[in-house]
Amino acid sequence: MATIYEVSELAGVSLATVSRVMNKNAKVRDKTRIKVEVAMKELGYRPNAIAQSLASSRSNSIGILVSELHGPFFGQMMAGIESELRAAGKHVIITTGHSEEDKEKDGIEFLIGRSCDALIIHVEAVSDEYLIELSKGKTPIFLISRHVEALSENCISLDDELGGYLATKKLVEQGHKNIAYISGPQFKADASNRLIGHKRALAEHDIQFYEDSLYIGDFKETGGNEGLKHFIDKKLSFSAVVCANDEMASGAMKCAREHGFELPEQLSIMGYDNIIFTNYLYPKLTTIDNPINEMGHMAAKLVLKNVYQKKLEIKHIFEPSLISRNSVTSFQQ
Amino acid sequence: MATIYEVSELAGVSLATVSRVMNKNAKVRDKTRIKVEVAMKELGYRPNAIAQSLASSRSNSIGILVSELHGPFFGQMMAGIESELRAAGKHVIITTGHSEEDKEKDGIEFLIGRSCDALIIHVEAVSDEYLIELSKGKTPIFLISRHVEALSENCISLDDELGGYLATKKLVEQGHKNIAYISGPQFKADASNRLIGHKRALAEHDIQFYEDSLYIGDFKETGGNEGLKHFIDKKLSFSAVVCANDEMASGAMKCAREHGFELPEQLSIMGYDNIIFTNYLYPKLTTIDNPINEMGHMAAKLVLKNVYQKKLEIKHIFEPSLISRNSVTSFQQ
DNA sequence: TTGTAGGCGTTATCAG
DNA sequence: CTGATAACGCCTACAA
Repeated sequence: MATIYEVSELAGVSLATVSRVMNKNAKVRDKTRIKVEVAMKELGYRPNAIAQSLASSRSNSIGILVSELHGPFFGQMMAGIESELRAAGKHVIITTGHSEEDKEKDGIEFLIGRSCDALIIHVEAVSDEYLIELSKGKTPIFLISRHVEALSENCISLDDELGGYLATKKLVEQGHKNIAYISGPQFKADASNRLIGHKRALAEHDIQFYEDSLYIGDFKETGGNEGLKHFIDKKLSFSAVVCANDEMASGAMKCAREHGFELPEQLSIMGYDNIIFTNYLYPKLTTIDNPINEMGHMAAKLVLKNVYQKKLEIKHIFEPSLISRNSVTSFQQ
Repeated sequence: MATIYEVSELAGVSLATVSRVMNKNAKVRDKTRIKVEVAMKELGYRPNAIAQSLASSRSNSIGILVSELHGPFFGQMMAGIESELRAAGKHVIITTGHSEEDKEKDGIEFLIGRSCDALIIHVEAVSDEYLIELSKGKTPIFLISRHVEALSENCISLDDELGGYLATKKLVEQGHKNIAYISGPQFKADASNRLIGHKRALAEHDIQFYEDSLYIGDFKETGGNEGLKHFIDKKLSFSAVVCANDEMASGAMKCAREHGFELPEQLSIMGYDNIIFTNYLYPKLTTIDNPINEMGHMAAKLVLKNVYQKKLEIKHIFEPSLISRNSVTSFQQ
């Protein structure tokens, strides 16, 4: 690979000049610029990004940490971030945390070690304190889908309490009184906030919340499956179930059908996230829209604004909304 | 951030010694090693990966190029690659090509510019010749889900012709004779190979292939939707449709239901890929299993073997298999 | 086993 | 506007 040095020699100028034409900022006489550009073309020169980073201590790349690489939720999130950033000429370096504290920390350190200009992270296992400490470091950190009060300027999050509220409210308004709830792991903030919203909706309508109608799932299809099976085995009486995410809802739906439920007549099912395939389930899933793709875009804009001085409007908190489809119907005696 | 220089000073040894204890290869007396390790701990030292890369021209990171970040197919693929590589202490840098020639080339150059030790790429728009030329470069290139004869040692691919054959064979065996086919874009090798397999199965059973029963979709839900609608509008008579991937199958399924078809009694639908949510469709989708997650693992092993000298067994060509579920039934008059 | 010194490809600070 | 020259943080012969 040709180096800047060979280019300078061929063009008959100094290293510094070549560097200047690459970075377009400093003034260079047109005539010399052209000499250099011709030389670059002739040698098929491509700057070495690693060397640039080392010398300038900035990499034009931002690190992304997600829990998993698969799954529709993270897919949409990454896609949102990447397309926004790419349009701005930045690149992403993606790694995973698997919702485990050690791995999340490990991933963050890896990203910082690669001298990313900033990090956009989706972390679930790590504590608020750790994040606050981290934010004192040199690398700017931005959180997506998590709200930490002390860092609120660096967060893009969803009002999950509201989402949980809307989900259950809809069911109550349809006449349901016995509503089961399949939650996500409680250490995850989104899961616990959704549950809080659920309880608020119940309370507001004078419906008692029972621990027996709560199952803690894993946010995966299996969790929905097991949750519904749990309720059935316990002979719980319920006409509706809200699942804290769509994957669990699809698991619950499958389990319900296997147990002979007519859907939605004998059981209303509410999801959460509005991931792409909910529209292809049968019946189509009624769910809460989680605009994670837009949030990804916004997180990227936040980086562009704070790290690269672009002028952009930032919205820190997104509001979920109800998507009415066919998996919820009014309570039928 | 502390540098190797500060560590060496604190430990009272030279730069080189510190470097040695980091890289664990050269011999260092236990006593000195411990001095160094203590110093590193005290300073919270973390090596600067960028500087390491520049000096050693190797980065312990491999570049991954996928078409899209979202979508179940790429999710499974990335997850497979990443978990294998991470277990070996390597990291991935992911970027996208969006199935467009320019962007694919751009992504590849970005990755090479970041001095990745190797690339695992899923490219669709770029030509075989380009790839062959690319492989002469310094950075080892490995292809996933694409077979280029001249580069077969560097490919991990699926026998798509066989998959297409199996799909249609199943339908024929169930008594179907009028089989519509919704293909993917023909410039994509997997799409065209699947179609070839389809034709072979037909020919083998003396069934004529008609251009009218072929629709070229986009590999997305919309393509399936539009494809089925196209056939219906054209008043094509058919009892089964094979879709070249599951996303189109789900689109076709939705469209069919909207047009009043009883599934699967009035229309059998065959998918391809066996992506995760096919199991949650109703009826559950009969499809061809594409072991893309395993292929991701294998691609990673190929890198580990060829670039990092691990001893591993490599399987270059994977075979698809039929997954019988409920969306296909025997032909009913 | 340990230390010295040159180099990896750029950027950035000074002079000129 | 352009050219030396010193970083950037680490690796790696080569010496000792």
